Amino acid sequence: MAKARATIADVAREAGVSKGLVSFALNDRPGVSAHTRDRILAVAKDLGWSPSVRARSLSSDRAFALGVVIARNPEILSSDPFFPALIAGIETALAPVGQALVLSMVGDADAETASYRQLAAHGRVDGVIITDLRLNDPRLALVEELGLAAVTLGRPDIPSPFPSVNLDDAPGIRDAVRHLADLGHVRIAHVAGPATMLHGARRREAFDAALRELGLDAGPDGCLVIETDFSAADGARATRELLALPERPTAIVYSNDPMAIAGMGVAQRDGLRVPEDLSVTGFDDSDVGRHINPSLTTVSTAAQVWGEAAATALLRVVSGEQIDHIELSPALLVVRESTGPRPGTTTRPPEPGTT
Amino acid sequence: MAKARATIADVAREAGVSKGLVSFALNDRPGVSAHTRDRILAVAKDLGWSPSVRARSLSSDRAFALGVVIARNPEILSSDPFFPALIAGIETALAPVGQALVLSMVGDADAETASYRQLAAHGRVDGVIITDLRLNDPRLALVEELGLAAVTLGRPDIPSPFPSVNLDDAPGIRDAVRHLADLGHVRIAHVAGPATMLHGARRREAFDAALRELGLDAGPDGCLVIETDFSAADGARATRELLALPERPTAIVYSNDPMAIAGMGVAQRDGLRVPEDLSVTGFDDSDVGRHINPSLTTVSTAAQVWGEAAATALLRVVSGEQIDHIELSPALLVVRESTGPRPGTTTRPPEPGTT
DNA sequence: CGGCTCACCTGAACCGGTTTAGCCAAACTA
DNA sequence: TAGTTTGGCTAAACCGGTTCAGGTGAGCCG
Repeated sequence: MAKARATIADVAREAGVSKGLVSFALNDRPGVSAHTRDRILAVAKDLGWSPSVRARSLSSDRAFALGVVIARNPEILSSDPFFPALIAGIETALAPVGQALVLSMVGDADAETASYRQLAAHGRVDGVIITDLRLNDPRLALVEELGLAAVTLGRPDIPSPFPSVNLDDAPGIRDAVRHLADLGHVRIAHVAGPATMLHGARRREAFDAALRELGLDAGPDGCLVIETDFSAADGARATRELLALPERPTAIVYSNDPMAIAGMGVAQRDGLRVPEDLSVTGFDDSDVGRHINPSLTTVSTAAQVWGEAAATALLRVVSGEQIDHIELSPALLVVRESTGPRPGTTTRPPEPGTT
Repeated sequence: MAKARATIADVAREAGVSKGLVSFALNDRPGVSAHTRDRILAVAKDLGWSPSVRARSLSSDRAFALGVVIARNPEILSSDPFFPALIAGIETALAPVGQALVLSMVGDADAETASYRQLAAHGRVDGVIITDLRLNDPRLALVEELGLAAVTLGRPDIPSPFPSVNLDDAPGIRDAVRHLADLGHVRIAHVAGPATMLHGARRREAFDAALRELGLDAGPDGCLVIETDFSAADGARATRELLALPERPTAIVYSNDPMAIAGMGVAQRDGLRVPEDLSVTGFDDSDVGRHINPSLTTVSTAAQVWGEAAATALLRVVSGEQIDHIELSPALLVVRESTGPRPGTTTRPPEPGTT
């Protein structure tokens, strides 16, 4: 019944060579004649032998697995469409080459550090994909100290020993702002992610830059930017604050879709119509955003492509290759129904003197 | 610089005993005097030694890791709040005991099978948590054939060699239907998940049963149930079909939140107000559902608790324990704003639930 | 006192690969 | 022709644990 798995010794015996030579043939290293190699591989195939990852791990000091540590409140994570897509992308790169993905989801920074340490100490993975970069991210030093290979999703703000796989958020935000400006909006607000998270900060910078570029940055109340923790709840809170302003914005650029959707909810609750009274844009192009009413104008990031590119790059790093930073095509604006002309522009002439 | 990791041999030498005895002490097996064990453990601690997972894997034929294979379209997955919470729960059970989670996300059934096979063949995991049970699920036989331990999330419809960790959907659906009936609704429809997926089918059954129980099942058009693939897009499609009926339902019970949210979008687009003209309930209690307008009446499943319970149970199975089926407290209805009295009735609406 | 049991411990085999030192014969160099 | 290189291969050590057949000595029994 229980046919024992073939081992390298079985293959060696059957092929009439030594264990070592089978190993050489398998990893096609020089020192094996083409003829012998073929014979060995044929026998291996015949016996249905594939090398044991465990034994390989032990002797060659590699894990044949990559790691991802996600440190976010599960509640926030749950509504964010980014990670499932990212992971699906990673998987498409890993599965064909027999590598595995070790995933760790933790709640706070201490657990995050512990998780990286454990992954490294136990030799679970050969490298990690660092997501959700933060300002002055301590993980870069940590991961380097631990001797793990890594790539970062996005370009860190500090010198990094690791290559980055980059998907630029800025063009998406800039296009969103321009789109709104084209529609006549002048008072445009931004509901930003946490300033400590690099993509939150970068989107905000892109927002500021776009306003400046359009000469829209000198609002009477200064900057209309509110920082949040990326949760729908906080997005709703931020929206309430914005709408309570004496001169409320006519358009809001949100840093992710869940917040934008929550924001639309708040606005509608206030009796505002979207987009007639308030235009709204999201970020990440979630499935739900496509089907709400009105459907959400948002910025589409190819999370799956990103994951695949990052995993592929990391595999190359792990195998000793020297790789450069990789730039993917940037995030793109997807215009739907939640954005429209500034209130008054279609029915009334633009108010004079407001800027 | 590179201080080599301590090995069991170092500990043995330092403690003046044999390697074997250190191993015995570590796994506290009989045959080691209490005094010696303490000394060994003290030395181990002193040297900062923890056993190499790789070496342990090889010699003891265990992986010290659990696996989850998720087979869903990433698009559908992205909007589903269930999996991140589930995985976070699994992680809370795994991290403290030094086990790892190997996650695999695949697109189709073939890749799914291949993924289980690879996990088993490579000895990556000791057991798997089987999620998204299907009718007559072929994975039960597959996983058993592969010799993996397993637990299923939910009770399979066929005899299963594995214990199940169960969180009953039915009470949530039943409560939703009763809640709607209490509000005077008579024509209640259901937008179901795929009939091939057990939780889709079970929720539908619960829906049918609740209608029967209330004597509401003899609608003139027969059953108002439409099957979907769980995606927001398909939820929208189903809603359109329901609203196009000559005598349209006044309430719709959706099988998940994204479809309910999409459905509300469709209804509003049709000029219907929610809940004045149409009541809507979801399933899973997503973050976004709490913040849209109107907020979504839904059924809350403790996915995180479920994940933790499943992982804990599987760890016990892996360690040879014989465990029974585990029943968690069932899904609960959370009443919010998207449900109201049947159009035309004068019943006072119940207090909307907070949270 | 000899033989027995039993608790405690050692030594070595083993898991299934990788890697290195070294052997041998053929080919090349001078 | 003798000496050196080189391609092809083997044997054995090694990775860091687990496991098991025995060895040792103390305590007990008759």
